[in-house]
Amino acid sequence: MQKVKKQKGIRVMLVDDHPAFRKGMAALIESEPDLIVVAQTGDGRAAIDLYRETKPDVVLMDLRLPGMGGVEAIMAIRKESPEARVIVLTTFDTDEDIYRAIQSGAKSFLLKDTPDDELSATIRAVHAGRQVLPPKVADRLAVRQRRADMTEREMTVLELLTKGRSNKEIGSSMFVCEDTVKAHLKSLFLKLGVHDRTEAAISAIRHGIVHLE
Amino acid sequence: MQKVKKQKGIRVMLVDDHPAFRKGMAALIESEPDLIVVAQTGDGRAAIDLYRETKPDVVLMDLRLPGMGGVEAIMAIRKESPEARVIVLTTFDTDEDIYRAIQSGAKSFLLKDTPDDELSATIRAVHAGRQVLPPKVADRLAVRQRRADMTEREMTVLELLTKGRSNKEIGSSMFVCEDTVKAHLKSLFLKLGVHDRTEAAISAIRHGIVHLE
DNA sequence: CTTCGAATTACCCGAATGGGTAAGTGACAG
DNA sequence: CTGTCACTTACCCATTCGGGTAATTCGAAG
Repeated sequence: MQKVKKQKGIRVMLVDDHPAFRKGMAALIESEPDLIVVAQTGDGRAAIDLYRETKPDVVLMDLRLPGMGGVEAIMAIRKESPEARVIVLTTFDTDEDIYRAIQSGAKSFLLKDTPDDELSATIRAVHAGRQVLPPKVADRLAVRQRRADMTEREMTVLELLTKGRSNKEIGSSMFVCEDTVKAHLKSLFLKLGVHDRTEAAISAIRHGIVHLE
Repeated sequence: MQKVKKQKGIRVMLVDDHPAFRKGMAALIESEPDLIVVAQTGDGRAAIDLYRETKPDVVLMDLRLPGMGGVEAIMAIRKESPEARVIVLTTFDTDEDIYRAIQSGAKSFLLKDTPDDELSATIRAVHAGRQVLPPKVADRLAVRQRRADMTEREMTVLELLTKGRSNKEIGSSMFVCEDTVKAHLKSLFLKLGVHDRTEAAISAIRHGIVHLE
C-alpha cells in the first residue's frame, strides 16, 4: 500500500478565460516531466473553490477574467491560504496591473509571450519559494513605487477627469467647490509630471491608473 | 499512384505571437476531422512568405504581431493572393481594429474567447466563401461606419492631441497657425460628439482611433 | 504638544480653450 | 462651369484652465 496522492511533480492550476490558451499552456506544462496540471478554469470565482479543493503548488493566473478580476481572485485565495504561490500570466502589463498583482501577493508577473523555458523555470522557482520578476517588470514596478501615490480625493478627481468632466462638474460630483478641484489638479499634475488635464488623462490611462469603460 | 497532396481537410495556417496559444489552437483545430493545420508562425513578415509557400485554405491571424501589424500582413497576403481567406482572431476589439481588419479584407473577426465550436464553424463557413461576422462585431462595425470619417488633417490633429500637445504646439508641428488647429478641433468635436479636447482624446483612445505608445 | 499632510476654500491673473461666424483657396466631381 | 469639400486664416468673446500664494481645519504621527 502506498499513498497514491503522493506525486513527484509540481502540481499546477491554470486560470485563464481563453480555453485555447489553457489547452496550449496545459500541453506545454505537461511536456515537462516534473510539472503536472491538476486543475483549470476560466472563472475567477470558480478558481477560489478549485484552489481550496485541489491545493495546487503553483497557480498560473490571468488578470482579465469574467466576473471577478484576477487580483481579487488572488487576494481571496491568499486570504484562505497565505502559502499560495501565484504567478500572474497576462497579455496586459500596465504599471498599475503589475503593481496591483504584486501587492495582492503574486510571486511573479509574466507576459503571455514569455518563452516556454522561462515559464517552466519560473514555475519551479516560485514553487521553491522564490519571487521571480523579469528585469523589465521589476523596473516598471520601481517606477510605480517611486511615483508618489495619489490621495483618495485626487484619485476621484482623476477618475472624473478621465470621463471628460470639467472642473465645475467634478466639483459638483464631489460636493466641493471648483477651487478645491483645481487644488487637487495642481497636485495631480505635479505627481504625474504633466502640465494640463489632457496630458493627465492620457497618462493615467497609459499607466493603468484608471481604466476606461 | 495517387496525388499525395490531394487531402480532404481544410488546410489552416495560424499566425499568432503566443506559442502557447498557437499550440492550443492547433490542438483544437486538429481535433476536428476535417481541419488540418499546415503552417504556423508568430511573425507577420514570415506569415506572408509562409502563405505563398503553403497556400492554406484559411488563415487565422492575430492583429498584434511583432514587427508588422496583422492588418499589414493581411493586406500583403491579399495583394499577392486576393483569394486568401483570412479570419482575424484577437484579444482586442476596438471599433477601429474591427474596421481596419474588415477593410483589409478579413472575412471574419473573432475574439479569442470564442467557443470552440463557433470557431470551427467559422473556419468552415469562411472556407466555403462566406463572410462571418458575429452580431456584436457587425454592430460595432456599423457604429464605425456611421461615424463621419476624419479627414487627414483632423487625424493628425487628433494624434497630436492625444500626445498632450497644446493648440499652439500642434500648429507648429503642422506648419499652420493656431486658428487652423482650432478649426480642425471644432470639426473633430462635432464628429466625435464631445465638447472639449480631453473628451476628444479619451474618445479617440477608447475607440481605437489612435493608439497609445 | 507640536508637526505634518490631506483637504478645503479663496483670490488674482494671464494663457488656453471653445463657440460663432466669415471668407479665400484649390481640387475634384458632376 | 459650378457646386462641394477639405483646408486655411481671421476675429470676437465668454469661459475655462493653470500657476502662484495663502489661510483654515482636522486627524494622525512624532
